[in-house]
Amino acid sequence: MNTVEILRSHDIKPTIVRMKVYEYLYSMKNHPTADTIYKSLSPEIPTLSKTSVYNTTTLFLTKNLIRPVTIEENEIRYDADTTDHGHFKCTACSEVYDFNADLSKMEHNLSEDFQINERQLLFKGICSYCKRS
Amino acid sequence: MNTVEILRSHDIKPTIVRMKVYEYLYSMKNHPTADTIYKSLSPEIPTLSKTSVYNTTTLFLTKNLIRPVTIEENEIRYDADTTDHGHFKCTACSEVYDFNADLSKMEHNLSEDFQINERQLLFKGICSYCKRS
DNA sequence: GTATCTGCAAAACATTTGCAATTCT
DNA sequence: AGAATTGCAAATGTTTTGCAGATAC
Repeated sequence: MNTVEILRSHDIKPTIVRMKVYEYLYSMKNHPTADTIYKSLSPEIPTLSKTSVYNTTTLFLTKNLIRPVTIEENEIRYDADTTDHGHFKCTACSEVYDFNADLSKMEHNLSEDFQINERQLLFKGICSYCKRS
Repeated sequence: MNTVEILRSHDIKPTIVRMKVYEYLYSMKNHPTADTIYKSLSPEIPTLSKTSVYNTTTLFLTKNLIRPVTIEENEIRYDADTTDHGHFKCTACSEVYDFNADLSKMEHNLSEDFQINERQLLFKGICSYCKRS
């Protein structure tokens, strides 16, 4: 599926801004903030504004095309990978790593009457590269 | 151990503000924001300021007496329960529930060279009480 | 031509910082 | 008195909002 089809399948009308933002999120697979997206796409789309980045990411979130990731409490990050996985943030180099984690295994201590819509697992510490140096 | 002893054992000089903040966190076992703590203790300590709440919680965090909990990305919440557990936030009633979860079980897909200092598991959805109504 | 999308400027809100006032020993 | 604690006011940084201009169908 190309970008146009992916957006359409989520009931999102494709525009150049939306396509570029989605392609950035999907190809980079980092967990950018609105500011990072804005700075990265600005050279390509000189008229882009941060408001439009927020408009776009908020739309994607409501259409369940991407997921919010909370790494630090003062900023929203976005992830185009909507499968369950954990995040590890190195507090030394600030890098965020993905790792596999089946979060459904963690549900058994929660009542079945609770309907879970979103799962986030976050570890913080020192990554192997920073530990060595 | 009483509050004075707990604070001292974490190398924190007990003051009235610190004792009241810790006792609030420990007894309520909710996951308050700085604003909630401020509003709750204000009647008791009329001269209290939000800055002092932040000073106090930041001190507690650096001394590992409490843990930061990120439920929403725009605010810091604090938890006096420093054992591993998960949080469930109901997006309907905003209530936050604790549940048991052994997060160390989630580490096996992360390289052993990564040093983990902090773990957070967060589910969001609809709690059983809101589902019924 | 009407609805949607985009983006500037200002507002909102949580948190931090600088510094002065207060308190404790 | 000297050091630590507290708290006011201002600054900072991210996200949201109001609205006007641009674009698309």
